[in-house]
Amino acid sequence: MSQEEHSATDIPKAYDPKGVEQRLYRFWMEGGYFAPRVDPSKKPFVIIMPPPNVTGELHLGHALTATLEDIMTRWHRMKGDPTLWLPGADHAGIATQVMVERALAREGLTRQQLGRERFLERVWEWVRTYGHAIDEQHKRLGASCDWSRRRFTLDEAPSKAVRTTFANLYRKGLIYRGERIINWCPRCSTALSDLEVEHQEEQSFLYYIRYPFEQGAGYVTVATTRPETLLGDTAVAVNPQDSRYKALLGRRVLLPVLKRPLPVVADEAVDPSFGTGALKITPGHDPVDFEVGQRHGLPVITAMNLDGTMSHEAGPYEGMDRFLCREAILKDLIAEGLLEKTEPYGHSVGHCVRCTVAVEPLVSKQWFIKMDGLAKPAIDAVVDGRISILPERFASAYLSWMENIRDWCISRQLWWGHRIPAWYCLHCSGEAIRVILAETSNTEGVAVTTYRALQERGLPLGEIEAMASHISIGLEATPIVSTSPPTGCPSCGSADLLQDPDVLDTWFSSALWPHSTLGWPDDTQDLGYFYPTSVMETGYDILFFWVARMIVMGLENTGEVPFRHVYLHGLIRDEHGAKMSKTRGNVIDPIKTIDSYGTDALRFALTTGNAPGNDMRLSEGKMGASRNFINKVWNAARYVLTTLDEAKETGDWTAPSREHREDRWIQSRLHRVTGRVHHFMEEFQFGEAQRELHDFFWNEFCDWYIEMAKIRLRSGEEPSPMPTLVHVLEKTLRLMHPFIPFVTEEIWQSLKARLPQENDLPDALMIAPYPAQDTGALDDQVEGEMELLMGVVRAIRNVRAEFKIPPQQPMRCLVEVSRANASLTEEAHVIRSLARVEPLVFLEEGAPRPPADKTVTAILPGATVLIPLEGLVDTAQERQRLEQELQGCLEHMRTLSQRLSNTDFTSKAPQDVIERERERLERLEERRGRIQEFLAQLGF
RNA sequence: GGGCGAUUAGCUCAGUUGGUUAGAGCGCUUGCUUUACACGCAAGAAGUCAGAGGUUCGAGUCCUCUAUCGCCCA
Repeated sequence: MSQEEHSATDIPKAYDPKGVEQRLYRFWMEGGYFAPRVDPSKKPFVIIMPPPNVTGELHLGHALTATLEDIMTRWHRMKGDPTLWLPGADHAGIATQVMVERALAREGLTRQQLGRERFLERVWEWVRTYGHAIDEQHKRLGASCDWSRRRFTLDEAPSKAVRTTFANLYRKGLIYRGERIINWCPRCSTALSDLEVEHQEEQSFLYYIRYPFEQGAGYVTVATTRPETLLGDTAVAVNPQDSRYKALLGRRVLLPVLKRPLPVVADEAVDPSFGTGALKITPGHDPVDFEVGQRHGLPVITAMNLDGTMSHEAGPYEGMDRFLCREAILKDLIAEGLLEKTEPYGHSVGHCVRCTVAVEPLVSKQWFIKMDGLAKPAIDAVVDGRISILPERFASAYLSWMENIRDWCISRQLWWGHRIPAWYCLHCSGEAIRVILAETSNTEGVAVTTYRALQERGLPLGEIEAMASHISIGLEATPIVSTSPPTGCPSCGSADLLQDPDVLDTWFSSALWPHSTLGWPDDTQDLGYFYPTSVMETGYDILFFWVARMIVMGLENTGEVPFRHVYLHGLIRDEHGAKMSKTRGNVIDPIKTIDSYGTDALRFALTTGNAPGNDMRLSEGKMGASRNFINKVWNAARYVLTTLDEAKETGDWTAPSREHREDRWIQSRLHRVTGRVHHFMEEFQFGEAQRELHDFFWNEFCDWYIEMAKIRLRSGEEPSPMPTLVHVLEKTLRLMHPFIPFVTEEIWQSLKARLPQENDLPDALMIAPYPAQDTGALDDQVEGEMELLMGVVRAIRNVRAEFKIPPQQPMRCLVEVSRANASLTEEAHVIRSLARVEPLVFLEEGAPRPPADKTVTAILPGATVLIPLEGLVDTAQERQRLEQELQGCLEHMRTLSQRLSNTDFTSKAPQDVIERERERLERLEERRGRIQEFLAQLGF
């Protein structure tokens, strides 16, 4: 770093982050400080960054994550731990694919027109162009992560981890293909896992529909919220205990509109109190009905296409959109006199978490992971404490989710992602591979054919894929699962293999992230040294999506937990408590915030005054307050630096003397705070740690120590406060650096340039050792002495303000002080200066006082301040004030003496508490005595 | 339906083994160009810690119930 000219006028009055941040980030990068220094003898500190979406823009959630992780990372690095913070990005299957599809749409293209390969080229092109935007934004935040180890989920190494995991689990029988009812997003045109469905309460209707008996007059009425699904009905069910319907069992009813005969079955799952107690059963379109159907061997009819239109099973409604079909069916039911009634009904409807379209439960062939066996070790790891979850309350949420876990649908009908490493032999399984032809493929009205049929027409694989809008692989096909493309079919040797068209859920690769980023399945040096990692820090909203699955897969793949601590932060809301969203227009852009307030201010605002796991509101006001604090730090440093320039000499600032009372005091306070900061950091209470530092810096160092140092410097009094000024500033910069790295580094560099070179300081604050508490510096006595001094100054200032004495006008002041507190007399010049009193006279106990009716009195613990204010004193008012004080004092004494005379208290409370209460009562008694004396002097 | 969280000064929030007369920032009132800082200084006002009950020598903190708001799971 170039040494800059430094004179008072060169340091701007206000901190300007713009001129500082990017320069310092470059300086840190060039220093190579972000990469860990591997030392086999030391235990490393490791955080793997939750990978943001490559398509993503940095939002406040990312900013909070990055700030918290950077705080931990910088703290551990300064503590001397080999520290790795590994960044990365996630390919975000649906989100990215949708984004590129949207770009294609502007050119009038669809991905089907482009074909799989060319489409993927387009996505990669997009990723290469824009995929690093979020990295650059993380750099603006000061993130000290090791960019040389950055990983992308689709990089070769993590992809290999995905294929290996899939193959291992398949081999163990933990991954299977099945035809089950899944959540289908008609807009994204893919299956979703249960977690990707968001339930919303909707006001809708319950429709009562009559199903006539097949034979004889009469009907049974069923209630449903989704009349359009009746087209897929294959039964009507009632509860076997329901006496109303006993006679119905064994009869058949006719499905309205389609006139299909349906059996009436009895099933325990039917709730007799819902609607009429008779339910229509639609196994193809409802998860509960699907299970009922399985129990009774009912056929599954899929009345809907994958795009949300009605299928050929819907008869006259074929091709109609599902919601329009509902209207049409209701109309027809009314016409036939089969709609008995309609009542308003609130129920929850699943929506796609990505695109908010209502999901459709559909029966479909998908890949699943069998979770119950895998969940057990993941439950144990949290129960036995190998993994701790903070705040603790989330551990119970984790456990109850894990204990009731359901199989995970991992296949997605997308192109962008990790393609499933399963192949099918066209020779052995060609009959099972059905090709749904695209409308454009000109196949003379044929919509579905088999792969074998097309092959027999002499079409090559690539061409068939291009013709297909969808390839459906029957469950009878035998998958060949392999981590690399197989060369031939293991049973027939044919090289004609078709890879499964689906890709894996993005969260599948995310689940491997803590070990796949470090090189697993290869036995790399990084994996051996950095795994298991130390902390997983992320928002509580992805505890199940991600954290839980990482624990499962980490244990399955490596036999070890992926991390020791899970630290979950809350969500950031706007100042009214609303979630930030683009549609609401209340999104705060972190980069814009950095532009106007500075990175340090944003970081401070995000992480101060907030408890772990709690949601927080962010407002302009909070950001402004943080900026003010940063500026305060800047200006205190500005003062120290300019006086350092003038002083020419620093003295021994590394180990300053504690000869002077003020120096002894601030050093004691510094180490008190240092201890507390350590404690809070270890407990992940970053907000509290920062509050300690904020309060110490502003309320003690700035408001008192610097102000007192000015007096000494002006008078030339020895010893000079310079060494302590520099020492405390330097230590505080170190303490604050993990939180507000830019301003502290900038000041520290200027400070370093002014200090003698022989001190052998490191090149950067960010690699300087974090201060440790020196208990030898703690000094209760001096802290008490300074309390008294500050109390006296405050009391005098208060009198001045109350009586509206102009600040410049000197006041006479007498201070009566007990012999035990005689040290106060040595601070006379400080009181004179800070309270602007002249002359200041100390009275010994018992010495004659000025006339009480012409004096204002402030009675403090340890001292009494008397300010003669001839002509200004209203004795009645003075009396009232003293009376009030006396009342407060007596009341407090009452509670204390009651407590102390209670034998339960004295026998059960700890000794130090009793002792403290006793001393407190003594002090109050003494104080009461003084108040009464003054009242007596006023003639009462 | 089950679970979790919040409820503390006008506003936003701290308060982690129960132990001073409960703290901060913003806002408010009053005064101030005190040569580090008006993004500041000094002084001040402001709280039945949601309500009710309980445990305890002692409860903002632990337990039970209630109310309001929010979240998660089904």
